[in-house]
Amino acid sequence: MLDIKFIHDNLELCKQAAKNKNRDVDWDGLLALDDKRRALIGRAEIIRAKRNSGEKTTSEEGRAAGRKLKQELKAIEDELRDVEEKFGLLMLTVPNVPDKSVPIGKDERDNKEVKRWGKVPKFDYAVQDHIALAKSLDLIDFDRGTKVGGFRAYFLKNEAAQMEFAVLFYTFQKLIKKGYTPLIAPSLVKGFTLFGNGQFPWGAEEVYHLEKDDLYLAGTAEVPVTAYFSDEVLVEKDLPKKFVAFSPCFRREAGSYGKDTKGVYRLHQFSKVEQVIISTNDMNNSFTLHEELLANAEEILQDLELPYRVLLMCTGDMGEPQVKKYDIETWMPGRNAYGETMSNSVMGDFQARRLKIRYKTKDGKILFCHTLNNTALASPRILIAILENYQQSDGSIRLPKVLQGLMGKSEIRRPS
RNA sequence: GGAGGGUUGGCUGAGCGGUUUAAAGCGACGGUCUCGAAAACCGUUCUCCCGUAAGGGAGGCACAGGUUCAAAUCCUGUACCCUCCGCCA
Repeated sequence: MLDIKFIHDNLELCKQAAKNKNRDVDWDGLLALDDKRRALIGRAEIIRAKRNSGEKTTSEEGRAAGRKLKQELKAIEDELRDVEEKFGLLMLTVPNVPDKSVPIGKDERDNKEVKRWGKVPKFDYAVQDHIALAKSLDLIDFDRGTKVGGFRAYFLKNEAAQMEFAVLFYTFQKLIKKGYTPLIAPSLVKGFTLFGNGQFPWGAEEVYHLEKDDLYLAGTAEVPVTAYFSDEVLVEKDLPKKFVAFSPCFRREAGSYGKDTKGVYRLHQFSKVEQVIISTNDMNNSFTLHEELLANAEEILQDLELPYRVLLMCTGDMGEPQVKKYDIETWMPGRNAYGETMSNSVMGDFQARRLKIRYKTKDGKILFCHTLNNTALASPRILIAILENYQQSDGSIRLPKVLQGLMGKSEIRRPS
């Protein structure tokens, strides 16, 4: 959420930002409601002031006068409530303003590649994709997955099941060593967390809703962990708070029924370790932290020796709450292309305003925090890259060095 | 699922229809003092509206409604926490 005063003073900037993010906002309606809202507040305050100035009364005239004021006030308050509700809903539709460094563009074709790391492997034999590898080595059972759990459901099996635990745990430990506080976060969350994070109102179709209990299944630990400090006032010297959080993640994939229908690239349920930072209201510092999150994610891929590239996302492909966003794409030989594996965002105070996460500065002021998050590791998607990049000509799969100890072996091989 | 008890500012905690003012303490910040610090003392420390400002006004006691001339205080609903019973990995 932006500050209505900021919108007032920087209307053209906000309009342009929404346009660049391909979002429509009813600006005239928003400003008209704000004017109306403030006028009503003014009128209500005058009446309340009048009421306050009345003496303690026991006389009938006094009571009658009080009743009259009460009626006038009620009419205004009813209208104000209505106006504020509509105003609040419109405010939720205003996207955040991207940083100047963000390329303006329509869709993923306008993203800017800023870095490549690692050597894309060359194979002198027919490359298998992870689906074929998984089948021949009995690593993922898709047929029984869909039998039991429907479209996009799967069983990880044998070394793939071990590998998911191993790679998540490796990542968890690595970030804990860097000073991040480990969390295992709830996936079942209340609606306010999704509005607060800015997933709602825009992405509501993407989120599972358990209507009986009015709870939602979070698509990422960003949702519960960013809301962790909602409605709280933190202390400046304790910031930034850095978390590494595990959670099962759930996505309806409503807008992409036909996309990536094979394999474990796009799933309704997966596991993820997420990095989340709650920091001070200092954009320069937040950009520094944003780079730190990026470096952490890169380091994990480097440890796994997987080739990747970093993209700076353009305005049209970056999502409503974000000020700036990088995606990391990891090389997937089966696609003969890079595939997104990490997504790194800085939000400024956009989420903190919605979630009321504040802190007290050294000189006693109360400000909204800044929030950031980045994937540390998402599985099984990362398994695609591991299985495919580490495959060998005889159909076996080597294991990344950093996982060998955790898995108790150095390769996946079946007796012929 | 059932029965009780609770939720007050950054924190602890008083107030339980009417001195228009949420007491007091702690913490934090500013100042006086000091070579510097501690202590002591003085001040500031929720939000919104009007105003360039000085300042003025209103709201705020988990959230949302209601009763009343008047609500932190009474009533209703909801959320969450605690104690106990039941069920349960």
